[in-house]
Amino acid sequence: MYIFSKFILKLFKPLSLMFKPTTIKDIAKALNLSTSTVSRALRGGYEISEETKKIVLDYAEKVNFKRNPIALSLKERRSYSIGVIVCEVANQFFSQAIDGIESVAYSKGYHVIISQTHDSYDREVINVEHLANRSIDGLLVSLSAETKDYSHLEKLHEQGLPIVFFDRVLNSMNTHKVSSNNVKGAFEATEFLIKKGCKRIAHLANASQLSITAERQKGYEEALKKHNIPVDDKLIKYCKHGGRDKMEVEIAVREFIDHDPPDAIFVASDRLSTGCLSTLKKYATNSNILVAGFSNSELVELLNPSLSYIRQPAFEMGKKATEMLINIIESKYPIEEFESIMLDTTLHPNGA
Amino acid sequence: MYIFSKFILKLFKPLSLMFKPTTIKDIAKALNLSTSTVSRALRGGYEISEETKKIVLDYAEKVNFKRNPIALSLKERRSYSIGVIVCEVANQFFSQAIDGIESVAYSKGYHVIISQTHDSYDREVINVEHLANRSIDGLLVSLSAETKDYSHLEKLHEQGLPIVFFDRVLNSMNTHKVSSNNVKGAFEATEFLIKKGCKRIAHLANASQLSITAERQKGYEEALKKHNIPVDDKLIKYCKHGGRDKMEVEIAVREFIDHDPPDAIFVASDRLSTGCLSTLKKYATNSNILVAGFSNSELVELLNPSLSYIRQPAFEMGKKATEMLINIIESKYPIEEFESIMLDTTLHPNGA
DNA sequence: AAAAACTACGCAATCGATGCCGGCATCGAT
DNA sequence: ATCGATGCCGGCATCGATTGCGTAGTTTTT
Repeated sequence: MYIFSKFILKLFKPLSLMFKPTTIKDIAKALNLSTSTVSRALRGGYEISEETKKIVLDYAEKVNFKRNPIALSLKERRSYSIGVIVCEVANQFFSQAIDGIESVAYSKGYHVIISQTHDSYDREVINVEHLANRSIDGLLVSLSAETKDYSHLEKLHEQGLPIVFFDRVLNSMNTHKVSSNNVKGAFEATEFLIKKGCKRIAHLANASQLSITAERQKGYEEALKKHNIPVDDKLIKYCKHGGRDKMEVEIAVREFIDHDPPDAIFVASDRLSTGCLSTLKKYATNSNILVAGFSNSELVELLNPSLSYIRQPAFEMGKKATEMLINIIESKYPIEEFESIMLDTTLHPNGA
Repeated sequence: MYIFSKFILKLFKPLSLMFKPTTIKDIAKALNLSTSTVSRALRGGYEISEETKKIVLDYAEKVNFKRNPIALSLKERRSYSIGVIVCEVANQFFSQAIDGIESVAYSKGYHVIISQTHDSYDREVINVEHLANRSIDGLLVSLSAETKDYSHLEKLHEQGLPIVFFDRVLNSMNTHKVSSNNVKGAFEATEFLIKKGCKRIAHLANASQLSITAERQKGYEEALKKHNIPVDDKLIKYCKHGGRDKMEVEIAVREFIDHDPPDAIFVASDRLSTGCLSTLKKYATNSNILVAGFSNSELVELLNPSLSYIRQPAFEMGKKATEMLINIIESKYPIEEFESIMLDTTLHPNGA
């Protein structure tokens, strides 16, 4: 009866557990050595004779031995993986940044775990907790548009988890940050519109608590001031869900165009830019409103209405942020001085 | 000297290791219980008195105890995470599929690890190995355009790793598959072009070894045959890197348009569609060539030249595939019968 | 009242790999 | 010949959590 029930138990475990890869013990047994000897031979320990090393290495090769990273993580108390929090991978800016992140991470032996918030605060909290539980060694964060409470991140930071922000940074946290020069980028775009002859330039902005929102608005206002155009609050609208809700963009743009329309709109981010164009196409087909906005989409050149766009060096930003993060992770002494890196954007004029 | 060296060693370990979360042992010690009791109390074992359970639970709550998933993975020999192989997340089809994958995975307690091949065979091999080493419980695969040798996947499959294909499936492998009805989708798109009055319809196809390529070509040819239009091999071009190399698309399209241009092009996938439009815009601005193609981009409506598009139910496909994969993973008996699910596409006419 | 059963918990092995010790040869030096 | 120094390797504990088995102490059964 006992044996029978054990048999049943085995049968009722998920099948995937039945495949058992070769372990260091198997090798030790097969070669009549101790596990410690095998372990040291495998990592080339100097205390093992060349002869034994060769035997072990050859055998390991033969049976296609792979050391178990889970066991290693447990022992070393680190997982060699870093978490990435972004609003969505479908956004070209973030997918390019992720490419940059991966390029550095893989080359340094780290794995990348991506988590999407879809600009929702709740999902950000859940995902951050989830990642923290999965024993990541560090976190790369671009805040969600909705996030106003940062305690989920601050708690982890206090506990010693290395965190680096990129793009949408949290200025109040004392850690590395990577962003683009949003003030300058916004300034250039706005000035471009001014030089095109526009006088009434609206600004479609992201959620007001985001770092990028304030910076881009600052560039926008500085350009207006430089050219003696008054800043009109009625020409500035925020999208507090970052465009996650399609309607909020449409509503904001329609408020611009329905009464006393502007002759140009400066848009603060990717999804807003395309949402803005959609709305214009729908409700103001022949309006000749110029649009300039932040976008890293590869399709911009094909868009109609056309979009002059500010491109951020997303790949570079991802690389930089990851390098900094891995620096913290592997640092041997506490880091006191944190950097804030800023990379330049490029303006691509377009359209009539 | 010994103590000193130990001190140095500690100093030279990465700082991140110095943060030590509460373990079950800490709780046991604090409460003067054994670890087994704590463990069982935490998971509500029936052999622990209600009184003790409450004490343990309360204390665990108080010190914010989280069980270590790494330790669990080691013990249980599973990681509750599934790997996803796609060509790139920037592609809307895949990012939507990933949303579907995540929705199912998270709800069932699995983590999702995404890996991009960028349609390169080499990266596919590396990433698959990498994921396999990270002890994933199962793999969701959409093949890279370049892949012709499948041994890296077949090896894992033989070893018992659950694998489910979606979109770009490997027909020769006996496992679950999810795809859209590519034949029908291509047929409808081609017939739509025919009904628009087009007679010479070119076909810009993906790498010839991909499952989707053959299927979509079949639909294309069936539509032509139904309407008594001869299939012309010169009007069919393959992009063997799936458009990863931008030039290959441009070259293919230019061969179509430079001599005896067609009056329409049916394009087999997302990146090819946009690449095709770019080329047309660049070299055949006023050609009036109609384009219909597979695309899940949300920007299609804004494109110029315009694109009639076939949309795949990406989110649904991701969901289905993940459900099937988790079924295999958690199955208690060997699975003999594998399903191939096919979901319908929708055609969205556009343009003049 | 003796036996059986049950409650509530502890001990120790386990998962895979590592690393500190300690031990046994062998060799050279005194 | 004896001692110390190596070279080479095995034993054992460890990382965090789970679990089969054993066992006090109490309750129920006969």
